[in-house]
Amino acid sequence: MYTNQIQSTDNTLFEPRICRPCSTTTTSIADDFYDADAITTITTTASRGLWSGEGAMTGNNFLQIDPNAHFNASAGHYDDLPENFLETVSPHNSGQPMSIQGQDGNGAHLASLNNMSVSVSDYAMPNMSTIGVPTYSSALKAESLDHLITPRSSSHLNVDKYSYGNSASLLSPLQLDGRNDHSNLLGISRPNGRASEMLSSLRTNPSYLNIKEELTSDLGYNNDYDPTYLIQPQPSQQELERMTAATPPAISGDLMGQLQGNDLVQFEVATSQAYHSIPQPVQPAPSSSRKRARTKAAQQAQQQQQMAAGPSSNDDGQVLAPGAGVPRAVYSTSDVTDPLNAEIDDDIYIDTRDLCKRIAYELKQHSIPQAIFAERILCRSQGTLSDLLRNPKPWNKLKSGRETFRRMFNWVQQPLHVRLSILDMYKDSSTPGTNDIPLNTAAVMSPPTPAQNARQHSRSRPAADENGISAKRPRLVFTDIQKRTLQAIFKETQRPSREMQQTIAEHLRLDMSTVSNFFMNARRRSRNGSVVDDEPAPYQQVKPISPPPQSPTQVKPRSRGFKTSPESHSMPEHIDEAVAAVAHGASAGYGNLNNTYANLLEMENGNEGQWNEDAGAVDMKPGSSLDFDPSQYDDGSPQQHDPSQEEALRQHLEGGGVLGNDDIKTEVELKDGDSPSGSYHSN
DNA sequence: TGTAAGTCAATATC
DNA sequence: GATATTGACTTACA
Repeated sequence: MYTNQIQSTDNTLFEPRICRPCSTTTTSIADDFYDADAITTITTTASRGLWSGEGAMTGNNFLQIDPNAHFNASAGHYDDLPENFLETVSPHNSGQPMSIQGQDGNGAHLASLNNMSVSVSDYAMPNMSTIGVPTYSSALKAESLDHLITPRSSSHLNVDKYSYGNSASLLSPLQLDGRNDHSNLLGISRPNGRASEMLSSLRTNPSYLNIKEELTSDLGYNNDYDPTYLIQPQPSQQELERMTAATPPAISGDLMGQLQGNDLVQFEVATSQAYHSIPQPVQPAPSSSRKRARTKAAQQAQQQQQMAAGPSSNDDGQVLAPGAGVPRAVYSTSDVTDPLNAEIDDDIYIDTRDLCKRIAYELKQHSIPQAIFAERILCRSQGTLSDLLRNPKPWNKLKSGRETFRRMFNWVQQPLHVRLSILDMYKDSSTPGTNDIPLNTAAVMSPPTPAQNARQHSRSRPAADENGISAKRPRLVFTDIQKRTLQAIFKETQRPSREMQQTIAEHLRLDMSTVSNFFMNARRRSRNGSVVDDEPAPYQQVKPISPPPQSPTQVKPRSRGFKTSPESHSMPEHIDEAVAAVAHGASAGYGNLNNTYANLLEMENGNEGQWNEDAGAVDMKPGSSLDFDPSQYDDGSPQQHDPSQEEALRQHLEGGGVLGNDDIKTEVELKDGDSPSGSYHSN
């Protein structure tokens, strides 16, 4: 797709980073390319496609680049934002007009969005009433939240308590909004209504009123907006107590064991009562655009409720045997009764970058380890969270990955003490002996763990051998030379043909699948590194994410590129040039690429300081590094399949070139302690 | 069938 | 100990 020339206005072909004569037909796009200033001089088609490598720059696109444009190597990377970046973002920045350079060229601008004007339609809520969850407020650990909760006689906002700028009392966008627009106290306009409604529906125990008041204030709106909330008769104290006491254990076997005989029967009945006692949020007729999604969500919710309620009674109202349908309130990423799964409309656009900054700040601010947050809130692993926070994909580019960001968003929308309490209440439920969480609370909001993640369930696990020892395949770690060779090739050919991969695999003594995986991962991760801001669709409203009150703890920018071993730091920057020159001179076949191998091998064997002249390299500079950043070179182009080049490569690699097959093998084998086969770390 | 996307989880690094 | 990196797996889709 990106087999394009990039041409400056003075007809000089634009080349990535390296300044040298340009005579190529294929140009990689460096991250330099994404400088904000420069990009404005580039046709919008290009900017749109750079994200995913899809769609843009197809055909004969020529990018007109202002020769005076400054290409900042660091400008395009999210991690390379200036340290005070967030300080430049006002709480409402996200709602400011956004310049859109659409492919249609209309340059549409999003209207400035008042935070509180976002989507009245958010009131629409799938039938996500909760079941067996009448005791949410008990989850608010009083001992830890006393400092946050003080009795008040009105439900008005306590604007001082969560004043913006106090690091210990972060305002969610809702809170900010509530301060700015007191109409929200009437619930006139309220973002993310569904998640909040779900939360509010959980507050139905004896402390309901107090807690509800606090939460209402904290959220910056008043749940009383819902008429049915007022009209619905509240459970009596007695009923509430019974509901609370009888909240299904639902989760663990040991909890189940605490209930005997009649208790279970009573609990079943109480569950049903509790369910019917919970005020159900109003469900306005969904708009046509979202009808399908809502209907589906409602169906899921209904199914969830039925599952949760279980066959507690048959059609005759007969109570079934205990265990026949024990409600399970185990939330997962697909649990529509989980407030964190609250749906987000299609017409809402979430700035994932802001969201991630906010999340990162929250984690730092409250000393929440990534692993805890990832597992308890997102149902993901720590590594996944880390990666997402550092390399968030734009909302509109996300597919199923939206789920994770949605949970982040819904979590951050909650008031501080709710956010923390969710984490707290999740905390100890899986730790024997430390479970100080009320039984019913644990039952209601038991932590969704990655183990509950459907994906992981389906992930095949190597069977244990006869000795019970897991036959888990150790993880391959590329040797330095393998990695560097692959990186060098990737720089030039993001999509080597299958034949080429086969050749590479043979010469590096790797599995074909390993080579394939490498290029697959490299392409994906290079795209991550070349992120440009996404643009909301015209019909989408930007959901503002309030930035942290202070500049967040800076994430030390790191290269998104491949990690290089200390050894590889002896590689000179010039290898970039040299290798690039090899590929760009590929019109004569892959002889120069062959030199890339040769040079890599030579350097592996201590012949630093020399560079194959054919590759156009210069003297080595010890200490310089090969900081390979695939993002600079990914152009999203399709598999580069040039039979003549591949044949040339093959011939060179297989003995016809400067460095024959045997040569490579010999050289590799001579590399002490660096088997070309890679190494497997035993566990 | 190949690729992209999303992710896990082992491992490396801070 | 917490976070970042990364090889490989699963799923969805064209």
